[in-house]
Amino acid sequence: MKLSTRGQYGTRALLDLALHRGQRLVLLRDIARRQQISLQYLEHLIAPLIAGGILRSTRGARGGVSLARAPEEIRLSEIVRLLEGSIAPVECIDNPGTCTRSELCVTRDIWGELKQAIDGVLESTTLQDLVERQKRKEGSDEVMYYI
Amino acid sequence: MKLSTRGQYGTRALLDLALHRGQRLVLLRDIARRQQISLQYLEHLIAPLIAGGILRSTRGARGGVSLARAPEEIRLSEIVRLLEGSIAPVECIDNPGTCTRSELCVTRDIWGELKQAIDGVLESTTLQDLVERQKRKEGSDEVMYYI
DNA sequence: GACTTTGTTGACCATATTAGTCAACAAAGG
DNA sequence: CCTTTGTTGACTAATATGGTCAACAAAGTC
Repeated sequence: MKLSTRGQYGTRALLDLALHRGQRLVLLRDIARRQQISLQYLEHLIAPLIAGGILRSTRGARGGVSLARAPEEIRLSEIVRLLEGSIAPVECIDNPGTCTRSELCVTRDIWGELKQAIDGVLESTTLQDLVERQKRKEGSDEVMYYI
Repeated sequence: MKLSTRGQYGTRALLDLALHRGQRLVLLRDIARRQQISLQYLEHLIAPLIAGGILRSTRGARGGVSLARAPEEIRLSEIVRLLEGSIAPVECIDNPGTCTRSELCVTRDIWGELKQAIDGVLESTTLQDLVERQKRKEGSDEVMYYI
């Protein structure tokens, strides 16, 4: 039940991008540096996000990437689905045909509920939520300093 | 975010065992046959369950395995933890030290919430719950037949 | 038009994990 | 003893993971 680095890094990269929304275009190189991800690996994570309509990019000098939509409109469920594939914990949730016992299988029902629970969290969290949490966290740090 | 066959098969095997609680000992061979799991693979899944105190076994002729506790006392969270290891979707939830950014990382916070959601389902479901679901399901099937 | 910068894509690779199998062994009963 | 059943460790094929390398494409810059 692990998230791979694709989902982790991809989410971090998009949050980074959401936090730098003032600038027109952000360089992959800068995201990679700030998020401590190898540039060449990040490039491969970017591709499905562009294909999925979450990111926009411009090549060449003064190029870069930016969010294709407002952070409020980008849900974690979408990011994870694009980078990791289905969220279902077992194959037979999405494709009942892969297992002959699907219909009467109660363990399958439970894995379905597990998927619902996971989906509930990922579906209800947007990039903007992460941005606000981040600001709150940094803000409370400052308060700590000044007390 | 996939459950491996270890968790899936192990859960099925234990449910099978809970459904055959009348008998004193159940043969691994029979569980394997009914659940369509290779006996030799099942043997390897059984070992951690015995070590974890969920199963009891007796070797030799007229031997077999049985639940070490009542099905009401066996939670899915325990089964999954024994067979798959930690439930946390990312390493840094269990071991914050593995990532230097743990403290200020908001994506980590979300993965923590994800873990809570997963844990909520697995912790609140016991083998007995599965047994009752199974009986209800087979029961409603019979009704279907007789109508 | 050449050159530089930046993103895009495909090929490749090392390692780890998964999902098993094979075979020797241990204990319990007959 | 012999059979039955669980226990354990070694091994393996296939796949997934987590990258790197290198060629390429497009957009500016001079």
